[in-house]
Amino acid sequence: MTNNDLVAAIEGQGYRLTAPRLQVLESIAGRDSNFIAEEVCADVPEVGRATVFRTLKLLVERGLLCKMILHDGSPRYSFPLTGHHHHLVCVSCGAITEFQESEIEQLLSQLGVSKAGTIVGHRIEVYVVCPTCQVRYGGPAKPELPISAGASS
Amino acid sequence: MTNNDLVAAIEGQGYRLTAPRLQVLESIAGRDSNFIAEEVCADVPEVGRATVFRTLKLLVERGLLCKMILHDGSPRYSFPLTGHHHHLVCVSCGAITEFQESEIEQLLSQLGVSKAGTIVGHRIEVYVVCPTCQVRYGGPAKPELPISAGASS
DNA sequence: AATATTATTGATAGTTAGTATCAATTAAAA
DNA sequence: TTTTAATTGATACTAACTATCAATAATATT
Repeated sequence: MTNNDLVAAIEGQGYRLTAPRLQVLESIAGRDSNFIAEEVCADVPEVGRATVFRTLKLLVERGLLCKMILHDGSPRYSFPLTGHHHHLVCVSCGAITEFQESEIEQLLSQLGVSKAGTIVGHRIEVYVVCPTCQVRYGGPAKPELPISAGASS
Repeated sequence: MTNNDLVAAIEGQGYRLTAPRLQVLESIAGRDSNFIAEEVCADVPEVGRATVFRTLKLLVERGLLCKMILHDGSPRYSFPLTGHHHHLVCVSCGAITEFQESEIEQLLSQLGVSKAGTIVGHRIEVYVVCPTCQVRYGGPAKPELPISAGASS
C-alpha cells in the first residue's frame, strides 16, 4: 500500500486532505501488516490521538485498511492485498495471511435467505499456528484448551 | 441454561464451587442471551469485579457460555443452545440466532491443510437485520456503507 | 477577495472491558 | 488438624477507544 493510494482514497470523496491526515497516512504507508493504533500515535505525536483513531477508522470504512480481531480480542490493522477476504492469523508469531473462499460467502448468503433476514456484514477470522512456528516448536501445535470447543463462535 | 448445568460445569473439574462463583452463576442463569459483564457486576455488587470476569472467562473456556463480538467490536455473552456453532446477530435489535454449517468447517479445514498450518480456532459472526426489524423499518435494510465491502474480514 | 459555511482538529476527560498484583481467605487434601 | 493449593477482592492499571467543544482550517459563495 503506497501513500498515493491512501491519499486517493480520501481526496475527492468530500473529505479534506489535511496535514494531520497526511501525517497519519505517511506513518502507516509501507508499514507491515499487523500494526496497532498505538504505534501510529507514538510515531506522530504531533497529531492528536483522536485524529489518529478517526483517520484509521475512515480508512477502514473506505476499505483501504482492515481491522482484524485477534483471538484474545485485541485489534490489529493490516492492508488488504486483495478485495474481499478473510484472515489467517498465527497465534504464535502474529503473521497474517489472507484467504478468499467464495464458497463460504455463498453458504452465508443461503443462510441469510433461508432464515435470518438480510446479511449486512460478517466477520471471519481463522487462528492458526503457521508452518514456521510449527517447525520452531517441533511439531503441530496443541493448545491447552481447544479454542473453538463445544460452543462459542 | 439452568443453574445446575453451570454448577456441574465447575464442580469436579478441579475447580472449587465457592460462594462468589455461585452468586455469579445464579445471576446469569436464566438470563437472556446477549448480556454484558457489567450487568452481572451490577447484579452481584458483593462479588468482586475481578471474580465476575474470572468466572465468566472460566465458563467460556469450559464451553458453557459464549462470547461474541458485535460488529462495533463490543462483546456480548450468550448461552450456547447447541454444540459448536456460530452467531447471527441483528445489528438493529441485537437478537441472536445460532447456526451450524458443517460445510464451512470443512472448507476451513481444507484451507488449513493446504497452506496455513494448523488451525487452532476460528471466529465467525454474521451480522444481519432480522425479519422483525426489517418489517419495523419497512423493507430490507440498506446500510449506508457496505459493512464487509472491499476488504476486511 | 471577503465572507460564510462546513469540516476538522486536539486537549481533555470519560468509557468499556477488562488484567495484574498480592495479601488475606477459603476449601480440600494429607 | 495441619498443610497445601485455589480463590478472592481491593486497588490500580491498561488498551482502545469515544464525547465534548472551542479553535482552526479548508472550501464555497457572493
